[in-house]
Amino acid sequence: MPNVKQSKLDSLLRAAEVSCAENGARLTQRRRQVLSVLMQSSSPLSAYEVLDLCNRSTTSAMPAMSVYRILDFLEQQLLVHRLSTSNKYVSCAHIACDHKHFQATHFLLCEGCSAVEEVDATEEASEALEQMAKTVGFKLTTQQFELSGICTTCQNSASGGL
Amino acid sequence: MPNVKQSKLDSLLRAAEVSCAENGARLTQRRRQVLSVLMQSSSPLSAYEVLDLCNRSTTSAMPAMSVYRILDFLEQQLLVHRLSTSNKYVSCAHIACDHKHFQATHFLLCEGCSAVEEVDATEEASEALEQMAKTVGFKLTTQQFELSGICTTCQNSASGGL
DNA sequence: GTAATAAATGATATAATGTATCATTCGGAT
DNA sequence: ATCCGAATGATACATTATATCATTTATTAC
Repeated sequence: MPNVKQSKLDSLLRAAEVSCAENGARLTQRRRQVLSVLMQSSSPLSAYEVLDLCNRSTTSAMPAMSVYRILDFLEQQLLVHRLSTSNKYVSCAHIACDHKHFQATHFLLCEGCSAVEEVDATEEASEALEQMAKTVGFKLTTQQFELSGICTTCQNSASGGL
Repeated sequence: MPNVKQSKLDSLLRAAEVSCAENGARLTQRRRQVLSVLMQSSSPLSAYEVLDLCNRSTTSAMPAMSVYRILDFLEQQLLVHRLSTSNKYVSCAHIACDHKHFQATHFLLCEGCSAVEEVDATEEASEALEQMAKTVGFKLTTQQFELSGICTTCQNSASGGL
């Protein structure tokens, strides 16, 4: 179930390539393959899920080691995000636009269909969390939050995303 | 580095025992041992860290399987919480008091010393998060949040908790 | 173009973590 | 004491992740 059309995928990959170049890095074939798999997935994937999908489409088998290395690389490039609650990966929602990760990012994870929404923190939310932490003397540093819930589609379909 | 005094530990364990009994469950020796290890730790522990600590103190070795089973049990009894970002466990901060987990719970994780503060969500925070989710049609279900930051002690010691 | 260098990948082994399954023991009820 | 179910022990195995070194690929200098 591809999440994006082919034309969209191509332009995303091109944008990713440019983004890498700007950082003096290269989007190699392997890296492109991994990123492409994540872009086409409607839900976060574990390293081994990525691996399986990669090895389904090509003849030359990719070693697990490479997937881990490449996921690390793509994460550093901010092309993919790692969800620490599930230890899975999603491609960044802002690859093609000029969005910068200034605010904290919230990932909304649908318990029905596993879809992910990547949204910027609102002022109110950041304020409220900061304030709450302050009551016990904590100074927050988190820039990434992962929240579970039910997406619009699944709320309406009652079946929970089947 | 025990987090609690012996007398305090004893009373916590007794409270846990009562709590289990109220649910028709038993706090066996093994379960008590695991819970005790977590109560004495100043930071969250992974399943295998718990295992190692258990096997350090006793002669009869505990199998890994038991630790997983017991952690599941203790979590169901709300005596310990599982931190999904790190996949580690902490003993509940409210075992001895009559606190109920009505509000969502926030765990503040210190990046310096790994200490954890367990606090109830404020109205403001819950509101703000809910509101934020609503903008993309999400209905939140999360009752547990994990935030990183720096605790008071580490803010003052600059060394980061060493 | 070619050699030298660094980056990326391949390949293999192994560590760490988590689960499935069945046997055994322990506690409480009859 | 006997029965029954809960809890634990024990073993095997599945999954996930990392360490290490060899090989290939790309880039730079010449």
